[in-house]
Amino acid sequence: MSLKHALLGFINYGPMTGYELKKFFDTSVAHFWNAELSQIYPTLKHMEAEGLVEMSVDVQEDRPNRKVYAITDAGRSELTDWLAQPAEPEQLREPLLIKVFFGAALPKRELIQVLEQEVARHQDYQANLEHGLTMIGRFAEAIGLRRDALYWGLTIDAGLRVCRAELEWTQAAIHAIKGIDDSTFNLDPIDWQNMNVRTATDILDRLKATMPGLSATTNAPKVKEPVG
Amino acid sequence: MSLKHALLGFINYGPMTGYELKKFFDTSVAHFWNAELSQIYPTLKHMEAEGLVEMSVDVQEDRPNRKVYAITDAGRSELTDWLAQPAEPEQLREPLLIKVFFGAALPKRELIQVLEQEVARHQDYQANLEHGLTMIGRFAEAIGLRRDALYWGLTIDAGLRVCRAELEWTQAAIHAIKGIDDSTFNLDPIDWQNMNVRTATDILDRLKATMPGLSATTNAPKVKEPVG
DNA sequence: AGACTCATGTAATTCGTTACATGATTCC
DNA sequence: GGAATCATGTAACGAATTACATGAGTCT
Repeated sequence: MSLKHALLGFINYGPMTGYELKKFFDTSVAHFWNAELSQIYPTLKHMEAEGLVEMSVDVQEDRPNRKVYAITDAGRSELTDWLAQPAEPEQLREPLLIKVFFGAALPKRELIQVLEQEVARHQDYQANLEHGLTMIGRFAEAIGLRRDALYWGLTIDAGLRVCRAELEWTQAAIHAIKGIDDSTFNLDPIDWQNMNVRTATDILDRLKATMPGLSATTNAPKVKEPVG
Repeated sequence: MSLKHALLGFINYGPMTGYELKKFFDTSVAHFWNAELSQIYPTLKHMEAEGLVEMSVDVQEDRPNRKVYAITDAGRSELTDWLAQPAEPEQLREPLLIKVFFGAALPKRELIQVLEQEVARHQDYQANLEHGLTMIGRFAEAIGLRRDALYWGLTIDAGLRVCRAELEWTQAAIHAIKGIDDSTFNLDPIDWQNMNVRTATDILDRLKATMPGLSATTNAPKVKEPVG
């Protein structure tokens, strides 16, 4: 769980309520992190129990009371320790790529339709990010934290570069798929009965035989660490 | 849950066991999808109950029996229906970017160290993907599915482009951070007491006032759909 | 009148990982 | 002799989403 650390990062700017934290998430890191209130509230409670933050009730009339969380010394060192550690690799699970991977099971035009929707989504998203990048300067002026603004800008730049790369890939993929001469391939479901390969085990065996270095493509192997 | 659909995609090539499915995952889509056996087995059972696959026991001596799953007509149409639907946007949760976002809380060189580790990781990963791309041709020849190989290659190309974009960003970010003239910024923890902004609510209010279009940067607004 | 903001939460459920359990066989 | 392969799972835990619940005030 590193929602904890993201929350700490914000609370480190100053005392806040869960409700406010949600807003900061949505207005600043929405492009690479999402958090629901129903997850934020219990996490804050848990962090309080751990001694990373301190809660004080801000009594209000006409409105529900606010629970304001402030960072403690323990929280600050937890935050900086975590920041200095190497980043956990984000886990990737990309439904779009799975669809393309199995794209041969689908008529060409249907797959292309899926990809074209993706182009539209990415163009919107790119426009949003570009807008955000021009905003961030003003943002920083409003708050008076220019050093922080540089770092914020970098995260938007990261989003932009990846978004552009994905957009270019999607367009190239559409082009490549359109370029396939269907006549040289069969569009029907694969006829396993008449193929020279019949079982999954056969395929895996052939892969092993023809591609000795295959495992290099897979995830990093687990290396035993010497104990003691 | 779309592990189900990824499994269906593989079973659509031919009947397989859970154990074999795991191997296919690891040797082909490992760069954008991971699946554990402990998740695959129950999911297969569930799919059988849904009628998407049929199980038959392959009795063996000396080894545990194999449970071979074959796709049904219902399974095939479930798969193609899913493939033709627009892709669910992958949700992003990138610990590295959170670290950069809060980078101002850390001494410059420590943040740069984190980024440099990221460069190394990406270079390894890029090499793996490039290797995979050259392999895929042979892969396809071994199985005799050239049309499928095109799609498989596209997914690796996607990984490569994104990986390169991230790598370039990381290097640019290191450069940018190194270029900061520290003397113009304070490196100490932010002194909120002496700043003209004190509370989170103040910041949010200022943001609203100075940046009316801010919401455009946030996640797609939920659009009410007219009910029927 | 209806929707949105403020402000808190709980409960149910899904999705996924890690750890645990078993046991013969085969490769180095 | 030790590790890896083959082949199945269960149990416990963690992370996160969705739905449910409340209720006054404000904006259109």
